[in-house]
Amino acid sequence: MNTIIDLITEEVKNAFQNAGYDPSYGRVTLSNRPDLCEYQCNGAMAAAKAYKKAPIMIAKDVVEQLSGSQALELAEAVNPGFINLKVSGDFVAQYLTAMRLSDHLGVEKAKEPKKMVLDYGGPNVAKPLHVGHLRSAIIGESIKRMGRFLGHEIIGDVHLGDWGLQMGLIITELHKRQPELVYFDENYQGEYPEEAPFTIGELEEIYPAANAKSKEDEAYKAEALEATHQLQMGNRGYRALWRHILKVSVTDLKRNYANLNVDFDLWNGESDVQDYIAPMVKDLKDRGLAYEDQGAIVVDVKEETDTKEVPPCMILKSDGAALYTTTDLATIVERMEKYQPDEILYVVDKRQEMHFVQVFRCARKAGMVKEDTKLSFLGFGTMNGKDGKPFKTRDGGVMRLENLIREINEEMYKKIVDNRSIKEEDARATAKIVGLSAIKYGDLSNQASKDYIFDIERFTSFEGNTGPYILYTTVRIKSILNRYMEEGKNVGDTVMKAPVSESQKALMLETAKFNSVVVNAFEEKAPHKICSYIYELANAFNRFYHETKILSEEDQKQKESFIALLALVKDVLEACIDMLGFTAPERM
RNA sequence: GUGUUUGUAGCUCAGUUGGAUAGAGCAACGGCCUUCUAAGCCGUGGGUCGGGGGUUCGAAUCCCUCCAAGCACGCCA
Repeated sequence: MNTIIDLITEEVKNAFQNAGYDPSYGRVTLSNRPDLCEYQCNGAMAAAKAYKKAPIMIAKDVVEQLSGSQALELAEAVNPGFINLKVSGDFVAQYLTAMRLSDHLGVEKAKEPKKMVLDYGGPNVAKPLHVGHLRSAIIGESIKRMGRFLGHEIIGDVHLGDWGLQMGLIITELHKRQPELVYFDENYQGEYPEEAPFTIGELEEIYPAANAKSKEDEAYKAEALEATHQLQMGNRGYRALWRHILKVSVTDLKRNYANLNVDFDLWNGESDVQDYIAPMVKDLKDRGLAYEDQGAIVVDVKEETDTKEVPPCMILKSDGAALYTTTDLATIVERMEKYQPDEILYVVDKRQEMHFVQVFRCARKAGMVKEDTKLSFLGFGTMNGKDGKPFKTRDGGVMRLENLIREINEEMYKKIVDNRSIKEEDARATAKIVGLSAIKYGDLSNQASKDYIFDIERFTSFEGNTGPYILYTTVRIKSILNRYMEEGKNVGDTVMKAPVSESQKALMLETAKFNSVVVNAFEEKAPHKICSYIYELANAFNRFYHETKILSEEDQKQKESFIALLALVKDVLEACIDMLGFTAPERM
């Protein structure tokens, strides 16, 4: 379906043309003066120069052409040259009816679906998820869902950090603690045990311990570097151990991400591209792109238009080991080979921007991607505490994601029990659903690129622009629809009638924005636009709800029309929250 | 130092890509429940859009400059 604004623009463009002006001036926008009109066109003012004519004269000419329009209830020219527009009630009603009858709430699936690899999540194995991982997961998941809603093919890859010094550190520490383990016996030829010699809890303790030691003890660090090297070279025992680490971690990570309603198609990691690295480096060297500098292998990625120094992209360290950059480049090669995506999008902390600038330039320079393959970077800001500094636990440590979620759910539970009489287990279940909305909406309602303040109290509030408020509104609608159905009636595809009140028309116009909002939000990779939209929609509904008796409406046709509208609003809200990555409960 | 991002109400944030009187929420104050969830709705107060200059019919938005804060600047990821 065309957006409602396109339909009106079409009319206004024709009017410009019929009045003898260039139709391109007929662009219509949402009104910024809702007290005066619903839509507006400012094209007359832009056209004034070209035609050397007063803008108000042009506006009047255009308005005259619009007088016969079925869609418009009002078209007037206002000084200095605004064209103010209101659509007719029948027009909106028809539009919404079409929206209900369409199989996708009036959103067209992309005519040329794009294939996108979405790189988000980015956890490290053997380390617990902490709040720093939250944003990537939440934002990435939302973009994935928006893209899919629009019919694109999105491949989400968690891209594990599973192949670096951290693995060597763990192996070294394990060696110290349990030297008797068969993995460290160089002469061992048999099969290794299936059971890992550690639990996730132990693993999570081992890594930070090893990391701390390596910073104080040079010899220890050297051992870890050597273990890393051995692992990469294929040491049997180390590989077996590494597989254990991976398996134990991934099991735990999957559980954590499932709690966040975040789901990946691929559980690939840095280790998966090992076989791509050597040929890639050789190729870069053979073609003269990579050269040795201070012992390391680098590729120049400077460009003339740079306003600052862009350092060369380092491919191999002076000890010959691979780095972050290396695996990222190799991953691009792998993804192009396996999926031929139109775009690869990284959802990572904005502090990594320079790194990706280097990687992207190197990939392009080396022809690793096609000319029209987009490599893009969505950098998000830091999640801060109420003091404006990076979010920490009360005693200043890094907050584990699990604990954060538990805290939110607890807060939510208290609020639910305070306000409603409800069974313990139901309250717990509802708290979990609403708690997730609080976290996700709290994050996504901010522009991704900015830092934001994570305020548990504010996010879990049922008042204002919060997830719980959106869910509350949705549940209210569900409740009415359920009662209607209890009367033995179906919420069928009833034809919607023209609005009978200002608040109803406002609600209908808000609902009609859905398709344009989704398209725009995905284009700009801006989930916060979905948030502000549903906040407005929820407000519009609550105003309408307050002054309209729906179930006790005596005119049956009118009642059916209200119900049809409610059903549509509910579908739109649910489609939106699904794109944000959470769901609504039945009651709350 | 260089580059980059940000600066909007007491607090947290929007601002439809240059339009009319800069909007919400929280907090404060006042009103509305025998009637579909009051976790709601309606209203009041609150602003030199960091400062200054410029571009034009018109600037929170574009350009210049200054101020303040965050972040990044080759062998971590």
